[in-house]
Amino acid sequence: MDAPLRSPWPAQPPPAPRRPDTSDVLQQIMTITDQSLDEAQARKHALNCHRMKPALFSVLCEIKEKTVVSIRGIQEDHLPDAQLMRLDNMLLAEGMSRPEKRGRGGSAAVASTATPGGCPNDNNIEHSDYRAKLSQIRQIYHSELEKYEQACREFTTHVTNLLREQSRMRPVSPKEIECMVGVIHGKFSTIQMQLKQSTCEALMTLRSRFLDARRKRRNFSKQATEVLNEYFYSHLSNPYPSEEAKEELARKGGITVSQVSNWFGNKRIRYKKNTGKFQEEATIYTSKSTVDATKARALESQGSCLSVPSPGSSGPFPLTSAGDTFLTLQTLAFLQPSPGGNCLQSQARGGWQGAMPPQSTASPTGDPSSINSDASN
DNA sequence: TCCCATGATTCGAG
DNA sequence: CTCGAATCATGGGA
Repeated sequence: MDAPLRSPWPAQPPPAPRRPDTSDVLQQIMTITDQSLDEAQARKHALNCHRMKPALFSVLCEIKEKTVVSIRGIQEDHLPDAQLMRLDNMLLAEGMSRPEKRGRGGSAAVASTATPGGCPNDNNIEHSDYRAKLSQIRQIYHSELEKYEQACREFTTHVTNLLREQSRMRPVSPKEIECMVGVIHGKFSTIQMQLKQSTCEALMTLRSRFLDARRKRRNFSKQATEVLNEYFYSHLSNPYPSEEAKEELARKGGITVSQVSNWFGNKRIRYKKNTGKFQEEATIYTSKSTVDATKARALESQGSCLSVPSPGSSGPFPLTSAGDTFLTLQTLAFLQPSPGGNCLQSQARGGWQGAMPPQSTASPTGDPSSINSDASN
């Protein structure tokens, strides 16, 4: 077994200050890759048995220690990652943090948005479509994440084993292994960040598409417009539907409460700006509502005062043109049944139009009597 | 293609 | 929070 050690490689000039034995060992290490496996095994064994091996090993250990320390020093400062935190926060907000749990962004946030038109079914379709896509993204994200994590685990185990194996031949301290594991995790977390980033991008795209669709205005259905207009013109003295009234109108028109609010906001301002333009419309609805109100009053028996957009008549609106009863808006306002007498305090027209803050006056908002706020006590 | 109607959004005030 | 007001953006008719 001495043979390989005794036959040095002539091409390599021995370093002057070193002892020849050390030089030999080093040379052998350097050329170990040039040999066949069997040869290398034999040489490995020879090296292990060499009398200089422990000394050389300890020197290498010392050098290694210094190297590792410097490597660690370099690695320390790549830690806090604001971007990763942002991505994580966004994924968390979008309900991506857990595999298949209905996240906040998936249902709740979407459900609270207004519908894109007077068709509630469209709304449901869009929501389910959105949820399906969200779920798809979540699924892909988690499956990829799992893959990366598994790969990371496997690779880490592999490298750790390799290093442990090598530690028998060269100095590999636990610290170094730990450091290497850290490097591997760092690399994989970079990949994970890319995954998170693309997931976020996908979410943004989905979201913007959905919001674009939502923003796409669709006119309300005829029924919705009628319901709203009837209420508006029959409550012209105080066109501020209470929360209950809004809900009722929303239900009847097949739209959301926020759409009702939007509609009334728009209507009030536009009516005020150009009352003349709405005269014809007002006439139509007031005559209509007068008939309805009369009917309703005739029919009402229990305390619930059925005002014009009678909540009881959930069916199609009786298109009683009833002749073009030419009622002015003032007459209409005074026609509103108001036993309590407190619903006309806004003096028909001009009341709410005169910059009257609705909350502070007879706004039905505070009136618990729901949709018939004008008519009930 | 233009123009008006209209639903939605934004912003500041209260 | 709701409101008025201004504005945006789209639908739909001429």
